[in-house]
Amino acid sequence: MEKGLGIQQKILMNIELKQGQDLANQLKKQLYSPKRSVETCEFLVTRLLSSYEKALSILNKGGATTKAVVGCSLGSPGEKKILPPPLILKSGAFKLEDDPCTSPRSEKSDEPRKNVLKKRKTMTQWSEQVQVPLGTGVEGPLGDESSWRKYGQKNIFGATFPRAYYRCTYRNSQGCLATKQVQRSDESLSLILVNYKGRHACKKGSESSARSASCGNEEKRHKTQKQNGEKTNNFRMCHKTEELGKGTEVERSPSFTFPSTIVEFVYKENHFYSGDTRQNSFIDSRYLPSSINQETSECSYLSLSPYHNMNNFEFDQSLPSSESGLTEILSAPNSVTNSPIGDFNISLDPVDFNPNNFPLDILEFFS
DNA sequence: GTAATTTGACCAGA
DNA sequence: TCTGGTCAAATTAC
Repeated sequence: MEKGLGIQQKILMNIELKQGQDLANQLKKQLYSPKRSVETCEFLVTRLLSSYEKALSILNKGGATTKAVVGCSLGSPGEKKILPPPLILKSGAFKLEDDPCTSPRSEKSDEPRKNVLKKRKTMTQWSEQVQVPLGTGVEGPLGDESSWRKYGQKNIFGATFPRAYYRCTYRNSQGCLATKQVQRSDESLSLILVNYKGRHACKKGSESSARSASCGNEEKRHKTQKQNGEKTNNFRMCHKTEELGKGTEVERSPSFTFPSTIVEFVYKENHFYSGDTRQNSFIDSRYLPSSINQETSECSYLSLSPYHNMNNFEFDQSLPSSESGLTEILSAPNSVTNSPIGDFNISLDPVDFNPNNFPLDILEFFS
């Protein structure tokens, strides 16, 4: 069933199906409750149907959606591709890695642009995909420590939301041609899809640290948030792959922020711990979606919609151990939790998605 | 003043 | 011809 579905689709499917299950359970409770109300039952049924419709939609679109929306390398571990790092030219063109001295095309070069675009189109892509929840500062670097500069935005045919194009801030100064595309998912409005292309060649971008790196934009953004009286919250789950293959390089640790206090989960040695090291709350790896493992190179974020329970995910009992000893980080907003982190049982009141409920920055971003 | 973002236009590929 | 990706001038923010 899941053949052809990318990790993103799996996650979305898990979310929707589990939510459907949850809603069904709630409905069941309602039915046997002396205080049941027709309105509540109707609401639950509506939500239930909606969830399954979404799940079916995702299923029907299958891998094609993955490819179309988030790129080719987002697939399940079994279908991952080993892709070479992109050749990053200052000009924006990609070139062979064994030709590092190729002179970059100047912005106003006479070199036919079509040649550049041709190379870019035909080159093997290396990419990462990230999913992030709504309520985050998507317009920024999305929390990864790299500095991103937006260079374009397009309305994508068939997609509700526009796609924003970012490239490394140090593109000109250091010839870093890492880019990323950010787009809100049509399938689940709580998701924002981020597709990374190209490896950072800049110093800033390559100096990744899972713990806390920050660069200009990030700092600036946090500063702004602080000025606005906001607190910062992170939810991030990063899983690496061999495809990047470069071990530590995976630790790009993209993240994102949204208003709230920080609750961070750190993945170490098969277990997730609350990022609050004082408590060091343990989170069993079973509570991770099966699609999140270390055999894929994508650095993916689980997303939580305002009405998604963390336990909505279908968890796998056999999350591979971290041989690299790398720390992967999963953080979640405690603003949407009202139950202990340790058992990962975050219950949320079901709330229909309402764009008006989302933080201003998100709405502005997609406006 | 500098850097980042927005947005319409251009181009290549399908 | 349509669509996605990028450019670059204009605009905005710092």
